[in-house]
Amino acid sequence: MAERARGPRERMVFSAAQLIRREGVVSTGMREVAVEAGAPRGSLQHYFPGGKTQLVDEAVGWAGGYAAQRVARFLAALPEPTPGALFAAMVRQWTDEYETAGFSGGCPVAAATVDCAESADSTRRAASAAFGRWISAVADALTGMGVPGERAGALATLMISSLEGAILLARAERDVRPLVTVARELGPVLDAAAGTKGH
Amino acid sequence: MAERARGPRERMVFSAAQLIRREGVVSTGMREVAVEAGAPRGSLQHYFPGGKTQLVDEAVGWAGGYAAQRVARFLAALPEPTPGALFAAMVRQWTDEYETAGFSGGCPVAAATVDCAESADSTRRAASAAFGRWISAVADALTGMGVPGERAGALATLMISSLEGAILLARAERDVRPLVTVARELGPVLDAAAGTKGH
DNA sequence: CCTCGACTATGACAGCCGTCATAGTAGCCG
DNA sequence: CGGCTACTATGACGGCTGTCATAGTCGAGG
Repeated sequence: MAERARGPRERMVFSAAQLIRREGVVSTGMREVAVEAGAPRGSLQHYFPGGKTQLVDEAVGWAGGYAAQRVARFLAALPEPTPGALFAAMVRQWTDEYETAGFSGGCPVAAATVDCAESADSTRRAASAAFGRWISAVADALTGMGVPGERAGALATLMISSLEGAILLARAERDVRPLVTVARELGPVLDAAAGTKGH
Repeated sequence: MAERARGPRERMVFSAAQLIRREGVVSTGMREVAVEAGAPRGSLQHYFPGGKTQLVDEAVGWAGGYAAQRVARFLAALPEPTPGALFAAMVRQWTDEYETAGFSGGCPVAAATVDCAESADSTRRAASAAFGRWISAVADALTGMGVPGERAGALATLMISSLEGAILLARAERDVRPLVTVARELGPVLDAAAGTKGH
């Protein structure tokens, strides 16, 4: 994750997402975000007059865009673009992080859903939109690989559901096993869907 | 979820799990748990001298046992026990809840993982154990259906990963679509694994 | 009756939280 | 220079949190 030294506002959104990944939304304090971003505390109420909710919503939105962008990057980098290979690349991003940086972080959108789905509807909607962008990006990639349109969305949902769940399991177990298992089991299934070009 | 009027201690653990499902671990207060359980506040420090951590850990453990038990029940109730049918039953539990009671609650073990994996190691271990019991229950059911042993564990991990992820998506979207999608896509795959009795 | 243990009751405490109010600085523009 | 805007700085406030300390109730057993 490139730490681009953009404006302080963007840095705060990024830092919020990073902290939410680790501690969850509720445990992440605004003062903490400011410190992490190297930004003055007073800027929080200036850039985010909507308070913590606005900051969290933007962090979730940022994460959704980031995830969608990553899918496009993976797709472009694949030597042989197949659904299984794309999924393997998505999973590998997480196994790589966990093996090199430890199991400290999960998915910020998942954290926002767990912590805010019932208490803050705007955040829930932001999470829904983030998942939506992510799924769309995957679905688009799948259609580009020959998966029929109506099936692509369903497979994209399956891929992201499995990935999110495996991230959860891996973080609880502190072991990448669930991630590699899911990739290994689902890969051939996904490729078959592209091969038959129909169900 | 039968509200058995057991001892106050058990009621508090149950209420804690219920509240964690909705609000997450951090947002769930101890006073709130006592009120929900109809138990006196003073009993908290008596029954749970380990504080909130102990209460949360026990709630997570309870949830793990509950999930494992549900798998056994589903298995016994299936007219034709196949992996796909078991998975469909597991998913249906959630679609039923969401359609009749709204999208207010998620999986308490997932919530504990998101909120505590980094901050409270004992809770992380409790979540890992809960997932482990759940996965074992599913894997045992699969082997009983003719899935080879080494494959059963992998498929059980895939099933629970997909289910957890779909729960997350469904709660964010306030729509059961991800749940039914996952069940529909994964069902035939799981049945095929049982049919071929090998990969 | 007395005692002892299990359980309940309640108030206090320190700490952190998000938010607000107020004031201050810096820099561009006229 | 004056003035306006963007941004920063800081202290205070009320509310909620988990935890602790202390005292009270109550029933069984000697």
